[in-house]
Amino acid sequence: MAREIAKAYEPQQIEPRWADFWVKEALFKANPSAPGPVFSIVIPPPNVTGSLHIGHMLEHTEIDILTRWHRMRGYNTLYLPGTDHAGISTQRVVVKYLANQGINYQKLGRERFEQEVWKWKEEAGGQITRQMKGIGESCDWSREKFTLSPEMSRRVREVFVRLYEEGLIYRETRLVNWCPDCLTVLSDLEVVHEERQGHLWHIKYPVVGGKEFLVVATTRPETMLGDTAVAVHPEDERYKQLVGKKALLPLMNREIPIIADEMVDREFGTGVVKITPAHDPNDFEVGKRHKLAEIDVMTDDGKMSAAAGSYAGMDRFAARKRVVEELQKQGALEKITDHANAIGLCERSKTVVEPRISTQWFCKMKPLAEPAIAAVERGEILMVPDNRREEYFNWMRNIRDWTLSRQLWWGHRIPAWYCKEHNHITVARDTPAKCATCGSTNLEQDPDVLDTWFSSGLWPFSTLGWPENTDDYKTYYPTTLLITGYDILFFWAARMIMMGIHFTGQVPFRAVYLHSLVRTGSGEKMSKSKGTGLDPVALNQQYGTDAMRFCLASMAAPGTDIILSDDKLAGARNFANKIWNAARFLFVNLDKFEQTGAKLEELAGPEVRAKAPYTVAGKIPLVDAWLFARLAATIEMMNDALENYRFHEAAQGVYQFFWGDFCDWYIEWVKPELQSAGRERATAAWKNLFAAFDAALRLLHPFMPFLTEELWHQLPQAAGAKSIALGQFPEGEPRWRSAEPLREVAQIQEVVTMLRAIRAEMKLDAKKKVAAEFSTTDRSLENAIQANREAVERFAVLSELRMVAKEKFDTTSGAVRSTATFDVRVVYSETVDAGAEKVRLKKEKEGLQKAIASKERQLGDETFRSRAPEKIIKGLEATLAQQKTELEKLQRRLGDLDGGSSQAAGT
RNA sequence: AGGCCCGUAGCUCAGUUGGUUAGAGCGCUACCUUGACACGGUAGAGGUCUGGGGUUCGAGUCCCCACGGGCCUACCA
Repeated sequence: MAREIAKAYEPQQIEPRWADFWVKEALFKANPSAPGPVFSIVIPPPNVTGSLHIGHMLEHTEIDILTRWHRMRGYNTLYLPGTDHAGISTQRVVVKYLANQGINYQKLGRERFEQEVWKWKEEAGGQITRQMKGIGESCDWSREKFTLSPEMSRRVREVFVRLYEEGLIYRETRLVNWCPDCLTVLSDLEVVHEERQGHLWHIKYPVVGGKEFLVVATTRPETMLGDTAVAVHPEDERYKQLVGKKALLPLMNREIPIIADEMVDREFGTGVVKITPAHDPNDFEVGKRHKLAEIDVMTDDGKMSAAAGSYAGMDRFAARKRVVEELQKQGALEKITDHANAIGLCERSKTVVEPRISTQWFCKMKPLAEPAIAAVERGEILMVPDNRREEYFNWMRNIRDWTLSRQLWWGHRIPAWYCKEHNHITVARDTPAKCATCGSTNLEQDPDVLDTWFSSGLWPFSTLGWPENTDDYKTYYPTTLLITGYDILFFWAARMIMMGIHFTGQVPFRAVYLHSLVRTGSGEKMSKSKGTGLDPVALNQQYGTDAMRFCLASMAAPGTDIILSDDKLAGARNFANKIWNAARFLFVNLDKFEQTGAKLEELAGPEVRAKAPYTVAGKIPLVDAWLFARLAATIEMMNDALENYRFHEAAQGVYQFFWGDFCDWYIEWVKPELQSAGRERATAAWKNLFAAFDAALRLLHPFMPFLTEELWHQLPQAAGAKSIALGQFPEGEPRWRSAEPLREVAQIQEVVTMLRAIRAEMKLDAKKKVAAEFSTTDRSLENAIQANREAVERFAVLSELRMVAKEKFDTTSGAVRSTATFDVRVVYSETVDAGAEKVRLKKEKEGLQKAIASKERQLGDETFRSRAPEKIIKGLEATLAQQKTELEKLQRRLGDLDGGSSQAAGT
C-alpha cells in the first residue's frame, strides 16, 4: 500500500491530536504501588491568573524531559501539576476586571468578592493548565492541585496552628513594608530594590532656646512631619552640648528632643539624623530605645494623614514637593544635593513601598533555617548549579522573620480569632465557639489572609496528602527534585526546604535544579510590561512545540541564561523536519520494496527490531555495526548528560546521531542496497534501519514528544502498546558496542571527505565521475576500503577507486592529499592551478611544524618526562610520529608542486 | 557595602577533575534544484580563549590584579 506523507513536517496538523490523546487516555496517571524506583516531581505551581510565558516553557520543558526520560526507563513516575492562587496578583486582576464593569469591589463586600474571584478562576483561571495540556506535558492530571482548594486549605491551617503552638508564629507591632497600591503589607522578598537618582534635602532644625540650628539630611522630606526627635552620635564633639535640649520641628512647630544614639554615622551628611519612628526601620528602633512617640503621618493608600496637619489628604509625593517648597520659603532648606539610593518597590505593582508601623503576624525563621542550612551543607539536597549554594547559605544565615499576614480578601484566612472583650487570641484548626482564654463567645476572626508563598512552601508534601500518611505520600515523598528559576530560590525552594524538614522530618526533594532565565535578543530579562516578552504559544504555533522544546533544551546549559532567537528556533524546526523526512524516505522506499513481496511487519516489527543488528553472510556489515556502536555511545552519553541536568549535551547527542550518523551516513550508505529484492543485504539493511530508527525516536521522545509519537505509531508496535511515551528508553546493548567499526568507519569517512575536498578544490562538476587512487600501509583500513569500495565511489562520485601499492603511488601528478596512514589522489586530465593548493599546503605545514616543535620541546624536557603521566607521554609520542609523517608527505608534495610548472595529472 | 557569575570564531554559546593542532549551531563563501528533506547536500574560511602578572613540566581550564558586563543580598538618613 502506498503511503501519503507530507513533504515537510507540519506540527500544527499533528500536535493537537496527540495532546488530546495523552490527556484522554490518562496515560501518565501515577500508581503508587507500581514497581520500580520512584521519580516524583511536583510542578512549581504557576499563578492561576497567568498564562504560559517563555520561562514556564523552559521550566516545563526541562521537567517534562526528565519526567519522560525516567518514565521510559521504568521508574514509577509522578509529575504532579497544579496552580497557585496567587493572592495579590489574582486580587489585583479581579479588582480591575470588576472595575471595568463599573463594580467597586469594596462596596461589593468580602464575601461576594470572594465568590466573584472563584467564579473568575473557574472561567478564566484555567488557561495555563489548558496550555500545559496543549504542549503535551506528561502530568498526572487526576492529581492536579490548587493551593486554595478546601483540602489544601486544611493543610495550610494545620501548619499554621502547629507553628503557632510551637511559638514560631507570633503577632507583633513593628515597622513593615507597605504597598499603598495593593493596600497590604509585604514580606522583604516581595520588595524589589531599584537604584534611583534622588536627592538629599538638607533641612535646618532650630535649637530651642538658642540661635543655632541643626542640619539634617533626608531623602524623604515629607516624613519630617512625623519626626519625634533629632539624633546625633553620643561621642560627636560637635553636638555633644546639644543633647538633652530640644529642636523645633519646622512646618509643624513641634518641639522634639535632641537625643544621642550609637546608630548615627558621624561621617554621613552632617552627622545629624531626624528620627521618624513610624516611617523608618532604623528610626523605629531608635524610637523604641528612647521611648519616642510614633506619629504615623500617612494613610493606607499613601496619602498624608490627619497627623500631617495642613498636609492631610495630599498624596505623599505631592506632599514632598510642598514640604520642600514651604521649607524653602521659610529659609529652612539649606541645600539640595544629588543622592543615589536603592529604593524599594512593590514587586507586583512597582509602587514605592512605604515603611509603616503596623500589627502583623510573623514567622520566626532562625529555628526553621538551621536544619535547612544543615541539609544542604550535608549534601542531602543537591543544588545545581552548585554555585547557587552560596547564595542560599548567605540568605539563610541572615534570614529575618517572615511577615505572614496580608491585607487581602483572596487567600487563606488566618485561623486566629479575637474576643471582643479582651482581645484574647484563639488560634485553632476549627472555627472556635469561644475564646480559649476567657470563654467569651463574642469572637471575630482576623480579617487578614496568609502570604501566598506560605502555602507554596508546603506544596511538595501538602499535595501528596500530608498530614495523612497516604499511599501517595508514602511512595512519592520526598520528591526527587525541584526544578525552578534561580530568581525564586528564596521564595519557595528555600521555604519548601524549611517547611518540609520541619513538618515531615525529611527533605522535600533530593535536588534543586535552578534553571536559567530566558532573555531577549538584547540580553534583557523579558518583561510583559515592556513588551519584550516572547509568547511561547505563538512561537509553538509557528515552529512547533517540539522545535521550541528542543531549542530550549539545546541551550539549557546549567548556569547560563538563554537568549532565544528566531534563527535558533528555525534550526530546531529544521531538525524536526529532517527526522520527518528520514521517516518519509523509509516509507516511500518501503512502498517500493514491498512490491517485491517484503512485509513491513517482517522488517520492522517489534520483535524483529529487538534482535538487531542483522548479519549478512553471517557477519554484521561494517556500517551497520558502526551505526549500532554509535547508537550505544549516544545512549550512554545522553543518560550521563541527563543524569547531570546537562540538557544541552543530551540534545546535541541525539541531534548528532539522528542527523549526522543516521541520515548523513547510514541512510546514504545503504541507499542503493535497499531495493535489491530478496537479497540478504537488503533485508538486513531494512531491519537494521528500522531498529535504529525506532531506537532513535525513543531517544528523542523526551525532547520532541509529538513528532516521535506520530512516527512511532507508523511503525508496527506490539499489541496493546499505546504510546512511545510508555515505551523503553533504549539501553546500550553490550553487543552493539564495538570499537573497531567506529574506528574503521571514521577512517573511511576521512577518505571520503578528502576526496570530496579535492574535487571541490579542483572545481569538478558535482556529477562528473573521476577515477581516484588510494594507498595505505594499514591492512585493516585497506580491507575496509576494499569491502566498501562501492560506497566510497558513490560518496566521492568516482568512476573507479584503485588500490595502489605505496611505492607505486604517484604524488607528482593529480591532486593528492595525505594523512599519516593513507594517501588519496584524484586522477584528472585537465590542467589544474597549483596556486590555491600551495597556499593551503603551506598553511597546513606551518600548523604542523608548530605542533611538532612544541611536542619535541616537551618530550625533550627531562622534567616533563619525569612528571607527566605515562599516558600523556605515550600519546604525545604517537601523535608526534604521525605528524612527522604527515609533514614529510606534505613537504614532498610541496616540492613536487614547485618542481612542475603546471600540475597536469596523468592517465 | 558584602557575595556570586560571566567575558572563547561575525552572532549565540559548549569546552567534565589543568595534558596531545580549541568545538557546535546560526551566519558567511563556493559548488549542487541528485527520486526523503533547499526547513536540503558537499566542501571551506574564520578564534590563541578581554588585558596583565603568577603557579606548573604543561593553563581557555588554578591564583592575583585591571577593564568590561550581569545577578543576588543589604535599614546608611
